[in-house]
Amino acid sequence: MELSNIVNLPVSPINNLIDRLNKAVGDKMIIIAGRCKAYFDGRIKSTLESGDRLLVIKKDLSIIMHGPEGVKPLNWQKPDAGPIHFSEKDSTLEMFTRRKKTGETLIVVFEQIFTSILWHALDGTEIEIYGDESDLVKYLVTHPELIEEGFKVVKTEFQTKVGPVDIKGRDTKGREVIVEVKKRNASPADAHQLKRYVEYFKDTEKKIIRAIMVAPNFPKNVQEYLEKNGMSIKKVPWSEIFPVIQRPKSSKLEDFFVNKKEEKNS
Amino acid sequence: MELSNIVNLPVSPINNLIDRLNKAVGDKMIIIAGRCKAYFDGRIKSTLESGDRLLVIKKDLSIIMHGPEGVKPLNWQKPDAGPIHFSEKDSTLEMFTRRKKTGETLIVVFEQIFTSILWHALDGTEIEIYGDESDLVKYLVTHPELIEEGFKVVKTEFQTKVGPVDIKGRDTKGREVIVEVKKRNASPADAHQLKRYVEYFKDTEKKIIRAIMVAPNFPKNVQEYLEKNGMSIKKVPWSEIFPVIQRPKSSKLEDFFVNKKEEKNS
DNA sequence: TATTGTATTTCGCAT
DNA sequence: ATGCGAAGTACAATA
Repeated sequence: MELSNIVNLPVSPINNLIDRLNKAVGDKMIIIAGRCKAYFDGRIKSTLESGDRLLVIKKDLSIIMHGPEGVKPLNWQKPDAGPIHFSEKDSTLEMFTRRKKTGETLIVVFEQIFTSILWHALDGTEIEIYGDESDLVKYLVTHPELIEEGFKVVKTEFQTKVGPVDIKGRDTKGREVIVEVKKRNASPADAHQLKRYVEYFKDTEKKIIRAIMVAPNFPKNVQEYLEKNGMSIKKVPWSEIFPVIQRPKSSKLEDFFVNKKEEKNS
Repeated sequence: MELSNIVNLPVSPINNLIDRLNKAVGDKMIIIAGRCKAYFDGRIKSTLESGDRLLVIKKDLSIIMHGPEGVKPLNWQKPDAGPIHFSEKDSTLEMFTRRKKTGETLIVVFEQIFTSILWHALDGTEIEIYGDESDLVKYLVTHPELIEEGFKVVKTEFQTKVGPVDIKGRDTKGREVIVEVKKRNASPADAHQLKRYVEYFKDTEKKIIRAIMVAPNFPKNVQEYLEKNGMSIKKVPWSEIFPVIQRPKSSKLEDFFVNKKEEKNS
C-alpha cells in the first residue's frame, strides 16, 4: 500500500482555502473543525444553531458532521450527495450541496475554522463480521442438539409465502418442525409471526407442523402465548456461545467454530 | 460562547503523544488520522485490517472510527465506552477500551499517525427537527379533515395498555375512532398493531371502536387486511405536505404551518 | 434503571 | 424498484 499524504491547511487567506477545498472534493478526505450552523432539508428539515462541529467529506461525496457528543452525526449525506461547493459568504465559509434526485439539501456555514485537513486516505481491506442472525442459524445447523435432542436439519433459510423460515427439520418422532431463531429475547411479534407460519402450513399445505422458537430468553407473556398455541421454546444463550474475548486472536467464523469443537472434544 | 481551543499534536516523540492523549480522554475531542487495524468484540466480533482511518473520541467517551468511504463508521462505541487507554505496543500506538457491563471491547492499533488533534469542542444549541411522526400528528390535529370529513379530535398521543395511541376522536356519526399515523407506507405489522388496539377496546373496555390508518400509501395486502378486519385507510401524501425546499428560510414548525395556512387562504 | 418506540433510521435480501 | 425484517442499530421518552 502506498503512503497516504496529509495536509494541514492554513485557514487563511480564505480564498486560498476555498480554492483548495473545492479542488479536493471527491478526491481527498476533507476534515474541518470549526464553529458552524447547518441547515438540512430532505425527508425532514433540521436546523442546527452555531456550535463546534467536525465536518468530514469523504472521497465518495458522503458528508458527516459531528458535534461534541454522541455516536450519531448531527447531519449527514449518503455517498454521491451531489455537487459539493465551498464559497465565501460575508466572511464565512459556506458549504452547499443538493442532491438532484431527492432535493435533499445540506448547507453548513462556518463562522470560525479551527483547523482543516486534506487527506488522501486509502482503503484497507474490508471489515469481517460474524455473530449475526445468519451465523446463529449456521451454528445451530452444526449443533442441532441445541434445538432439541435428536433434531435433524432438513433445510435452512428458505422463503415461504408468509416469510422466510430459518430452519426446517424433523424431530425424533419424524414430525416436521420449523425453527425460528432469534438473537435477542423473543418478542410478542416474534411469537405471532411463528404462529402465522404454523397456520400457513395448516391452511395452505394441510400439514400440522411443530414449531420451536430459539432465543436467549422469553418474557413470561411470550412464553405463555407460545405454549398456549402449541409451540415450543428453547433457550440458547448466544452470549455464551459467542463470548466476548479479552484479546483478538482469530477473526474468521470458520476458525471460531473449529475452536469451539476442539473445546468440546477436549 | 467562549472560544474553543484546538491543538495540533506533534506525533513524536510517541511517549509525549500517548501522555497527552490519555490526559485528554473524557475532556477534549480527540481526532487521530492514521493507518490502523481494529478489533471489536461484543454482540458480534469484527476485525478490520490495516487501512487509513479517522478516529474520533468525544468527551462523552463515545468512539467513532471512519474509513475513506461511507456514512457509517467502521467501528464505534456508544457513550461511556469505559476506560479508554492509549499505550505503546512495539512502536505502534494502541487504544484499548472495554465496557465493564457488557464486555464490549474495542482495540485500535495505529501503525502510522498522520495527524492528531485535541479539541475542546463546545456544545451549541440543540438541533431542531420537524417532519417527524409527532409533527405529523400535530399537523393532522390542525387539519382533521385530512383524516375524514367532519372528524373531531378528542385526544392525541396518549398511552394505553396496548401501547400509545396517536389520535382519538369522533366521526360525524359520533362514533369513537382511533387513528394510527404512519410517516411511511403502512406495513403488515402496523395493520396488526392497529387491530390489537381495536381488540383491546373491545375486550377490556367493551367498546366497539372504529380505526383509521393514515399513511402515504398502502401495499395491497395491507389494505386488504385492514378492510377485511373492519378498519379504514386514509392516504395522506406527507411528501407534498412537508415538501423539500430550495433554500432554508424558516426553521420552526410553527412558521411552516403558518406558511401553509397562508397558501391555503390565498 | 429497564422497556418501548422512532429514526433523514440504515442495511441487506428477496420479490 | 418495492417490501420487509434485522441492526454491535442509536436515541429519547417513559414506566
